[in-house]
Amino acid sequence: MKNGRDPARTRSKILEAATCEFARYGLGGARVDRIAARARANKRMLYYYFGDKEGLFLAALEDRYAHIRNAERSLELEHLDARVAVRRLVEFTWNYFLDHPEFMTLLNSENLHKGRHVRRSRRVPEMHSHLVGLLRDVLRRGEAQGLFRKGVDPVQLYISIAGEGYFYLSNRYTLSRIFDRDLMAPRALALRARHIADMILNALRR
Amino acid sequence: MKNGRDPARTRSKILEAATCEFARYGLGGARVDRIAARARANKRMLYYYFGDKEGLFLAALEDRYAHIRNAERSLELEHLDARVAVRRLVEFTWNYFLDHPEFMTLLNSENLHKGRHVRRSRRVPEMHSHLVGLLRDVLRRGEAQGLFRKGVDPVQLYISIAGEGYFYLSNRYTLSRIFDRDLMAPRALALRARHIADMILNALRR
Amino acid sequence: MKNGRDPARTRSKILEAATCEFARYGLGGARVDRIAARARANKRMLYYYFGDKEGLFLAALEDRYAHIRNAERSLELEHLDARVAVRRLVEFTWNYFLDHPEFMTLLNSENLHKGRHVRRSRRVPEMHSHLVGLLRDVLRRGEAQGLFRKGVDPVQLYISIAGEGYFYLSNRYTLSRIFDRDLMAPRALALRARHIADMILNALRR
Amino acid sequence: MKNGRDPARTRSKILEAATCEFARYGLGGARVDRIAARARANKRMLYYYFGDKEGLFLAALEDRYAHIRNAERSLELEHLDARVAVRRLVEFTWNYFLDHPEFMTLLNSENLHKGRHVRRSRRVPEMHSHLVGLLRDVLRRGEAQGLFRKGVDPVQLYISIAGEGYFYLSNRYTLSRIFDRDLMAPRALALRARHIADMILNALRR
DNA sequence: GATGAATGAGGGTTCATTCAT
DNA sequence: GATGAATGAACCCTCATTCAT
Repeated sequence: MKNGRDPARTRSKILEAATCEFARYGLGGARVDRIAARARANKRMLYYYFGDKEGLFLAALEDRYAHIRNAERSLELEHLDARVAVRRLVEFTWNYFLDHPEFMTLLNSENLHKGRHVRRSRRVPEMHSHLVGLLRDVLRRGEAQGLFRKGVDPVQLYISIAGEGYFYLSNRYTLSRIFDRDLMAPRALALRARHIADMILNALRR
Repeated sequence: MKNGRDPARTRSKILEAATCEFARYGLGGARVDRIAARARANKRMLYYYFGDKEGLFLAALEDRYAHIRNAERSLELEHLDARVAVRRLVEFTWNYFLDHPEFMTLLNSENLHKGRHVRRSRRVPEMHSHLVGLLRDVLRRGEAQGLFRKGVDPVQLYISIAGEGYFYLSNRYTLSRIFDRDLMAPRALALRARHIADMILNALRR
Repeated sequence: MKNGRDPARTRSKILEAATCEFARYGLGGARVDRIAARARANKRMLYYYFGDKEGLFLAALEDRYAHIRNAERSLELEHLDARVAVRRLVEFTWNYFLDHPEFMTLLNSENLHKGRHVRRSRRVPEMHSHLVGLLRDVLRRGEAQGLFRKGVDPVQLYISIAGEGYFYLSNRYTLSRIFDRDLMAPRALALRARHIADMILNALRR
Repeated sequence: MKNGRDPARTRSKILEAATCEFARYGLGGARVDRIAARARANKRMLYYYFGDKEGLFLAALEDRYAHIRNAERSLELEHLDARVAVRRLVEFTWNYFLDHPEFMTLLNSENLHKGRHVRRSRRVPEMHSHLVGLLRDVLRRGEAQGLFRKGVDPVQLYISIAGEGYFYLSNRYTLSRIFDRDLMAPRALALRARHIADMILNALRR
């Protein structure tokens, strides 16, 4: 069964398999053979399209960054009331991490390697220019309405919003163990979602 | 000059070297040879004392958990005013992650492996029974004084406090890149510390 | 811009690129991809014209043999005085190796492979029938004039003439290192040229 | 059948096997697996003792240089009559190349790689300081006796002596083919030995 | 004639681990 | 308790070659 001549499909299947593998085992633990097998592609094609393992890792990372930022953009926060916008971003971010744990492990791997790959990427910074401006605007509107306290930096806020969910979900195994609770039980997840929204919105109050 | 016959010292040097190596490269990326070299110990000794690489990893993890919890205990939060206690814990947690980045990468590794090692550990959960009770008490006192809002779960709060610093510091490389800011510049660190304290304390307000 | 449909040119560009590659890396070290890239040709064309890598190697070798023998022929030794003819051949051979180091490495590769390719070639022996006869004639004339000693075999002489330059130039890197001299410095080259001429002509004296 | 614990023997068996392999296939064509198999050693040991393939190549090269120079030294040319000394060196050099073709292919490989390994070696140049002085002395004595012509450089002479045999033997396959003669037939070898001696000694005559 | 995509065998190297002393 | 030597599986990557168009 030779792989039919569909370059775009071959490439995307490799990328998908790689994302899965890197997410599960990290960059160092990922196995090129497994990626090729899962993609039902010849190992050689991986190098044909992505250069080497690290090139493939960067491609996967860029792809996942593009994915979350695209999803974020479709929230259309610019047209919403400031408090609604923040709440919506908080909920979206929580749900995104919940539904895409592979993104968190990819980021952990990249940071373990001191951002070596993302530093070389031109695409990644480009994707984020929009986000900060958008959040700044939301904060400004909230301040103008007298709802939000002043002086909140949009980057700091974003990191807080993401951090609330990220730490909980990324470290779910150790946290579940040390606190002797199943943090992934449906009820626990619902409670955390509510807790985060409460924390962020209360923290922004005047 | 062979390593003098000082078993305890040999063991602790291996543990220290291992912590350093695991923190830097992750469990998968860590190299037994490098650990032995850095500890100036024979590789065989590593197996003698810790069984295998994973046993060594668990030992390092337990050691680091013990370290942070001990440091935390010396804060003596039980004798402080509720707001002061929270602020002190927030600051401590931030500073601990800042000063001990190896702890974060260790935790990331352990979670990448789905908590496989910590699950087998009896010591780890024991160390944490104290922490939750302590925080619950602080929250209760704050509520009683009318300073804190009701219904805040101590575990959720702790995860929020830790998450605010953890995400920022653990993902410093990617975040610095996507937001085009040096998050580790002294000024940036000071701003983050203040931001976190503001967020947490505001979020707890009635 | 595809490679214009000029078959002869495509073929000769591949041959040229291959000669360069084989000379630089040897048969084993040569890379088919690099040859194709340097020739700006599709890799498939290489197989189309030359069968396989070894066919290409033989073609390059034959081409280079043809080149040196043609150049040699234009010396027109048959019309010269015996001593002048020998001197001229000596100088030519030295200069040819000096100007065409790729020929030496090609020969080294072929001999490393025990002459496997040249053995299959019909063209190569044909090219050399002339050379021996020519040299024999020169030697005979020199003997007849009482200038050269008797009994010198033309093949042995040719090998001596070539060997004097070949060893020096082919092994220039190791010799420069072991004798702690830059054998390729202009002055060193001039001295060697003179030394060789002296050696050969003195050796032939009666 | 584990390889008994005899480090020195393990090392030397690997070196021997490597010399054989490098001589036969060149640096690029040599296969680490074959070397290990021939040495009946674990492949890993090769890296344990020699670092990598190139380290092993350098070790083999140094070893062979040491071998020829040691053999040369035992000729004790310093105590012989000048003409006898030259003749003896000529014969020795011819016979050495004849008996040790692996040395020639090793040198060819090293020169193909532009002397990359030998350049890093400290041992190699040290081995050769003696040789030039020795030859210079022989030449001087020959001159003083009125037997040798003046102005012959010892390094040039050595290269001529070696070159006479090297080119013939190293290129035996191509030369046999182009001259349509078996250059390795016993009679042919004897004739070449005589030819070389005649050439060198005649060339040195006053 | 010419092309980009695909192949599978095998390249050098490194790994965690264990043996014999 | 401690050591240097040894192991074999598996790692990432590259090779010459061929297929489908």
